[in-house]
Amino acid sequence: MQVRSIYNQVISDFSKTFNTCSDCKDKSCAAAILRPEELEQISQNSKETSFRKGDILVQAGSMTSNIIYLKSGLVKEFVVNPGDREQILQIVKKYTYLGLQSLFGDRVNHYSYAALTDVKVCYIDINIFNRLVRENGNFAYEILVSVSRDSLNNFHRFMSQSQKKIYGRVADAILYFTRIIFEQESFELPFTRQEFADLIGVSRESATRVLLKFQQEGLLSIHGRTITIQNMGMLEKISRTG
DNA sequence: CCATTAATTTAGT
DNA sequence: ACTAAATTAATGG
Repeated sequence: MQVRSIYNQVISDFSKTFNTCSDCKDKSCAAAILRPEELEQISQNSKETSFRKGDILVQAGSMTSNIIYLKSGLVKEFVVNPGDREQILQIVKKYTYLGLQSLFGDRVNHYSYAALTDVKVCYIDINIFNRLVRENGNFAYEILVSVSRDSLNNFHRFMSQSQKKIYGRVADAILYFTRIIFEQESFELPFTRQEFADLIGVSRESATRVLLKFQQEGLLSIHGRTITIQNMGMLEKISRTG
């Protein structure tokens, strides 16, 4: 994985286009609320950039100077524990902001972010973003909604993870993808088995073993990274009972 | 630019 | 941990 120079990218992109946020087809729910002049402020203090699959967008420990808005693609939020073990906290879908925790909290990024697919993002100056939150209550409300929804999701996932055995965890992960990430019953895993295991906190071997077992029992069909759910009811049951 | 091969990564046991 | 398969990078034309 290479950390590519954001600087070069930003500078090279600069001359090409001068997009305005009001033209953007991929606005967040929050940004859709902003008044034209507010959008204009964001336009003048933001920059669109793209990353390739595997690129690291943010390193844990770095300072936050920009909010990153994910326009397209998937990103993983993770930490690397001492002992080299990676823990994936969540998969981030498009149309969400990264680094909001740092806006209201610490100013230091507590997590790392890496692109799972090719990705388009917008860097938005943190001061502008901050000001809009203070000045526009409706905007702030939408931001709050998304932060809360997120934290509920994750908190719930971690709570159940700590109680469940491996079967339940795998079932949870499958349901997480089908319900929250892709919202369909057939999807392609955006990452390796190792990362799948890192998401649910089990060894790679166990994860593949259980996936295979689920397939044999007719709960799923698996072709490489493509998973199709065959028996949703049973998966839910396994998820509930662990 | 494309094709072939070498090297690295991934998956399954 | 090891092997096979797959993906990605390097090379040469």
